[in-house]
Amino acid sequence: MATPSDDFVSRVLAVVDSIPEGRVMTYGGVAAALGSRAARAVGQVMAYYGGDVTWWRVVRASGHPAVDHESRALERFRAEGTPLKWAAGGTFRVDLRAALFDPDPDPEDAGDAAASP
DNA sequence: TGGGTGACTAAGT
DNA sequence: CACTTAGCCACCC
Repeated sequence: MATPSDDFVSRVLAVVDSIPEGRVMTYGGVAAALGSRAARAVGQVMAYYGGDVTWWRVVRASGHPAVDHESRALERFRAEGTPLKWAAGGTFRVDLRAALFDPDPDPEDAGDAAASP
């Protein structure tokens, strides 16, 4: 099979694969980890390789999973124990406040804003 | 070489 | 809180 531009694609897959269970990352966050803002390009990679990566651990900046994939993501989130926030009507979204994973957290700065609710 | 698209984001209504 | 508009980047034909 093809060896599509393994530069950008390979890095995206590596970051997604580095997300631990019960945690999620935003498309922009993955792109930022690569030094780019191509959140859309990340989505393209997921669309093509989503069958071999934990795509459900990658969500939008709002905490919603990829459109038309929420049902699949929900099963994974429930199985992985990812913290979710439920809204009336049955719609849900990932609690980024608790589930957002950062591959390179800054030890500096007393960021209690995300540690003391 | 150029143009169009998309599993997105941020800001405004 | 939900929907709409404009902007950006990488990939495909």
